[in-house]
Amino acid sequence: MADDPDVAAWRGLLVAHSRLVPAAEAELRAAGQISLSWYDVLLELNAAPGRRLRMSELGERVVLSRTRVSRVVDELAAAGLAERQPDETDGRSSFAVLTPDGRDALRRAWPVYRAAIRKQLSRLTPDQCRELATLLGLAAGADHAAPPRIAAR
Amino acid sequence: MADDPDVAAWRGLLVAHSRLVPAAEAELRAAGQISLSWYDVLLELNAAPGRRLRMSELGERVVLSRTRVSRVVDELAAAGLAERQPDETDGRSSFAVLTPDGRDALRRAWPVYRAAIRKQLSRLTPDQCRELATLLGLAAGADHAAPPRIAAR
DNA sequence: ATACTATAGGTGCTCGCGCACGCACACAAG
DNA sequence: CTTGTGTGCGTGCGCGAGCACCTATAGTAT
Repeated sequence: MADDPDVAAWRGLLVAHSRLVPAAEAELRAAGQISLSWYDVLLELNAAPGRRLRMSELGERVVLSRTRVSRVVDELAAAGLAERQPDETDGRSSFAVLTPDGRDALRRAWPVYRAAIRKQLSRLTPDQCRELATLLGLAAGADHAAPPRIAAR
Repeated sequence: MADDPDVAAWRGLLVAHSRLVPAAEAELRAAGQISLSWYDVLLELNAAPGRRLRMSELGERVVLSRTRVSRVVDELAAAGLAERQPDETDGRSSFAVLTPDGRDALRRAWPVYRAAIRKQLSRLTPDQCRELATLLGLAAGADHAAPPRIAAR
């Protein structure tokens, strides 16, 4: 009843996520580093041209909802790791910009995060990781890319 | 900086989970079926001998925390899909038992859930699903099996 | 210029979730 | 029988997450 390939893969996804992600999160916390959500946002900002991104762009790239992004940026701003910058050409829009402190935090967190990832995936060889990444990327692929709210448009 | 196999697999896991799982959940909801949490619990109960399980056993098998299990069973009981049964040989312990209505709900939800899973994983061939299941199972494997609270024992 | 629609973003509220704690009971030792 | 320790569960509380709603501005047609 429940051992079709799809179902097995599905349960694997659920179980792996529920075990690995909290474990990694706990390691970051234990090391006194920033949370995964913060990290994700800072990372995208750092990778963006000018180290800044509009809120909506940020929301699309990060694993968080737009709502959550707005609040995380608030928190980051309060912590001095990012700041809001109004878009002068579009009054509705505003940017989140990475501050130097934000880059520092990112740099400090990276080795810890990296180590946590390695540890969580230590049962897999690099080749298996590559394979896994490919399959997951494929599964989450293109047309799923942005059905954020409604199925049809 | 971020294209090591581990990291790619990690981000794949995060992204795939954040896209696929809410989508499936939404499909269940749209079809007027029970939630994923409820489904998981009912499924384990159904598979258990006597269609009943101690709360702690349930907590280990399901993707939910023990705390959450306790509350989900409350909800299921309120909905008539399960009931609590005191363990007569151990006054501390109690069972959650599947009711006939619970089995019905499970049977009704299964085709929908199944279809949702298929749809979410439709970009993968059966072989790829098998491969994915293997890798995820391996990654979440044995020694991660139960570090629920404390690392060392 | 005016009015209408679409889009970017923020916020109140609710709900899901788990930790920390407390209670009841089992079990072992004296 | 009494006392101490470990274990199974339930629950108060706080936190994170998202939906619905609202405001402000841009873009467009008349």
